[in-house]
Amino acid sequence: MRYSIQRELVLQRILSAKIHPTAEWIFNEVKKEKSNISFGTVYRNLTQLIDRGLIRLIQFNGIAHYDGNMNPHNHFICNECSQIYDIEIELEDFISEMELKTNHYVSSYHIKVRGTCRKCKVN
Amino acid sequence: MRYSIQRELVLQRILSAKIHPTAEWIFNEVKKEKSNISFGTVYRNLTQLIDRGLIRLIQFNGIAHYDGNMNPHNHFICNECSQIYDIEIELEDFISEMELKTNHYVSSYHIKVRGTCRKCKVN
DNA sequence: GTAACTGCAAATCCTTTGCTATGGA
DNA sequence: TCCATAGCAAAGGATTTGCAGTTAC
Repeated sequence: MRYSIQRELVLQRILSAKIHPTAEWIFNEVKKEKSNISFGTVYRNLTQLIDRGLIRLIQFNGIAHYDGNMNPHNHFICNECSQIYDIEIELEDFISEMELKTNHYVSSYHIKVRGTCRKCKVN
Repeated sequence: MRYSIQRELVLQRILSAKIHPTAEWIFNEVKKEKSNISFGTVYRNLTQLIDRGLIRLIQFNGIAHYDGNMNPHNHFICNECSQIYDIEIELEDFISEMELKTNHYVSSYHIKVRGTCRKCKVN
């Protein structure tokens, strides 16, 4: 894989983002520093970064978000403000039990929790 | 809500399906009995059935699947054959604990487990 | 030099919507 | 009758792809 400033910028923006950004958000951010970047380039680089294991894809309501936090974790999405929060739930025991019961081999799992976040609960 | 044979057929096919079908699968199945049904009608009816709580929407890899089993349950998807299995995992305790820790209010959750299913493990 | 990468624009895929016609109550 | 629903086809939004030019190594 050859170096490119476009890929570098895409990765940087994801890693420094405080949100779980969409391709569109990333595109607009990178555009600030490299005004002629195209959506094609953003998507191609996102795919490569996922394949290299540097970022992770999570889908919410059918649209793709990208996550630079590669530690195993799960997600909470607020029904009011749509903000996505990382959550830690350890489920190894449940998953092992499920493997035994079903006889499937489990390689990964992901929990999406929905509700009202602490900020929106107050308002 | 007024009766329509199209909605009836859409619901029947989902309820009797052994898979978690996509809109396209449902469309093709209903077409066998009502050859002039359109995609617009299928999608409009799917939305209504979801709103009425008769079926459930689950997204895999960004595409919509529909599930007629309204008992709370989760899903396993096989990386080899893409078949989706229902799985039972009770996580109430973990979710309650998470609510306390994070101070978010949880309305629902869904776990997607990935791996190799028992059939594909053999081959 | 050359293969990976880019920007651009067109294509593709899934889903939604506008419009006029139909049909259930 | 009248309004929910249908079929059709066009629009929409997100993502992918083909191509010709550019650039890292």
